[in-house]
Amino acid sequence: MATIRDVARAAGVSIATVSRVYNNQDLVNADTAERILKIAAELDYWPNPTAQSLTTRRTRTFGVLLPDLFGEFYSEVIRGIDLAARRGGYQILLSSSHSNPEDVLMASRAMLGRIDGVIMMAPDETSIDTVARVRDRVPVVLLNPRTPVEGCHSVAVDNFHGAKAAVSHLIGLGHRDVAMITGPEGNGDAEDRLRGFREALADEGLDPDAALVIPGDFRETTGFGAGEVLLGRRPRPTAVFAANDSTAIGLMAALRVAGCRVPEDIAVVGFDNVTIAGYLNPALTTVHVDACGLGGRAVELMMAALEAGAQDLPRHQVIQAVLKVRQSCGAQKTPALKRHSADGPAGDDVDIRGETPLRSGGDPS
Amino acid sequence: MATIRDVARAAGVSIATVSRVYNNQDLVNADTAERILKIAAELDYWPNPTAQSLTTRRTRTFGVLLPDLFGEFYSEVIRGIDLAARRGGYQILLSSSHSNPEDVLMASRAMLGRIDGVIMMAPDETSIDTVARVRDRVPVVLLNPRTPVEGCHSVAVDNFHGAKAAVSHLIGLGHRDVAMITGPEGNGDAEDRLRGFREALADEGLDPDAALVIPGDFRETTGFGAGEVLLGRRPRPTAVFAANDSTAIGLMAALRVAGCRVPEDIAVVGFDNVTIAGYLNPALTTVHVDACGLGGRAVELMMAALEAGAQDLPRHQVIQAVLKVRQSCGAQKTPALKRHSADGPAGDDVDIRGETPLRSGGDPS
DNA sequence: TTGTACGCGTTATCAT
DNA sequence: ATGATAACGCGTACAA
Repeated sequence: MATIRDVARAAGVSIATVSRVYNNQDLVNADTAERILKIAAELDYWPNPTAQSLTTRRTRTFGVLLPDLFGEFYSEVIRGIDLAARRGGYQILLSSSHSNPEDVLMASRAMLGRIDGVIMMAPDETSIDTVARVRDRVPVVLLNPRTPVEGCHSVAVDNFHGAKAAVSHLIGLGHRDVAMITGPEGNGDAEDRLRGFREALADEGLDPDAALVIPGDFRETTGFGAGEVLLGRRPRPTAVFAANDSTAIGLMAALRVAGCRVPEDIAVVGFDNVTIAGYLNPALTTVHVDACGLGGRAVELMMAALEAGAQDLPRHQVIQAVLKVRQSCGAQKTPALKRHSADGPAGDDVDIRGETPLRSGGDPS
Repeated sequence: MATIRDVARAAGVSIATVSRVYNNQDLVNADTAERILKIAAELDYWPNPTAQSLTTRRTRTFGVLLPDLFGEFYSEVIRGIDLAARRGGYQILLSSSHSNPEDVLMASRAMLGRIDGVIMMAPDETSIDTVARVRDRVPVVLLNPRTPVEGCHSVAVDNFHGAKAAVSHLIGLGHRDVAMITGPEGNGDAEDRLRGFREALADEGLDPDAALVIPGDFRETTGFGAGEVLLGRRPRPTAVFAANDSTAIGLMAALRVAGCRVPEDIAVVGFDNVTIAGYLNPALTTVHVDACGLGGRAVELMMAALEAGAQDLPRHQVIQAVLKVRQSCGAQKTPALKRHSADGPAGDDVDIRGETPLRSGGDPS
């Protein structure tokens, strides 16, 4: 409750001097500074950030707008943002679960004035217009934008090539009838993964239009349902590319219930590389996405933008999605062709869990 | 960039009138109000929340302090907080990954002045002192506090009884040699679950001190390592209670690698009921924790506290943790005793995924 | 090195 | 119903 005035009075100085102690420490006599600091501590004085922001026009806070918070992906993104933000001395104002453009606009509005910038993953139908409105006021960093917005920075996961690598790998193993379970309709990430799927097929001379594509929504339960659909299909695909790991997990459960073995009867590949992927039975082959790094990069771009001020020009970064081969895709079905080497470093190990086990060296992945 | 003054000038009224339009709509002439609103829209004026807070002394924001963001539990807590906060018209200032009391104090300090209250899950060694410092300024709601702090509200998951129910269930199935893999040392939740484990054993006439207790840290990799330790033990326990689902998942992977069947050779029970628990092979018996609800409750307490103001007296809520029986614990090993019914409604179905599958009715749990 | 005084954008109090 | 003006707590020219 103590204000700068209380401290000034108690120390017998002006508020300007107290203020200087906190801002330009060197502009004030060392002794006085020390005395003031001591008195401030006694009074449990702490500068009021709200008042500071009013004059400095900086909040050292940025807003984070997410469409959802469900699942490991989003939580990792936030973790990355939080970590990087704190390192840079910034706070984060979080708001999620925005399913439509109005939500996004309202949430941004509520934030405007308390933040120096916004990091947002816009729900897919969000109009460029809405985003532009926000961008006119503060720097905006877009996460996985489906379409770039002029004047906005962006960080995106390379869903397309990640998906393509996964499907190419399946084809390289000899599969000719590969199905896909998609993500939610209208979701940009999901669409890019579908595009990667189709292009991988086309590149191998297979017909994308002939491939079985089952609609999904990124959730386990849908993967499970898709599994049932898949099993009724004749001829039955020998491999499935799931739009994300949750879907793959649901799918594998359905296959297991039906007595269908993975990867012997059907190969499965997911996307995301969630923490438990390596602990599943069979361990899940998937495409690793560094969600935490995605958030961290966004923060770095934001801080750079804040630093640059007016003469700041938009930067766009892409985060690679790397295939992580485990057991669920099985091994070669036919003798190796030149295809095999084409996978390149895709199969390389991405160390997900940076720590060694507490008591033992075991790790199944 | 337009301020209240710009709008006032353009509308030919005083700033007081403009202000009233946004606060006491009814105190101003309907026509003028409409005119002002129109001009405000043209100027893209939006009240500056920072300035508002300075005079009103309310920010409509509360701080959320979490020790970590890793894993589904925390992300669900945040989701619950976010949902409830937005419903109440509040914003949330998030800060996590605080491993020690100094971190917590610093983070709170940085928040003070921008928030109306703090919801925090203090890392375990955090001194009551630190929390009290914050509480002296703003209402505090503690999440799963290991010890209650005077003057603070709290919401806690009943880890103790949840754990006890899980272990009692195992004993009821005929297991006499039950091991446990604990959570991180010093973690309150983990300790309560250990206490529940021990009391369940004692209640059944088994010796808690004779039971195998392997240290863990809530992560898959440790569960995996613990599995290896467990398998070397003679006599080998016939059941294991893992302090959380991640640990159980790591454990099951280790058992699988070693050719040990679950539940036939070793029964496994986890804690948390993460989304994928029902999709594992075998489906994981675990204790359901409504993390999202935990966060929501905290917000409700906070809003009530804010409402009550000075004459606000601390409330403490407990959230039940309910046993969710699936396959990993197996069925009865010996003929049913009276124990069986003692599980009561614990085995009742807690519907985790509130939605029905998109295309098909399947669900493995 | 320190003090004075203004401004940040708003709400609230008192007039009118 | 509306206007003038003093807070709110702080940073910062400018002056001393």
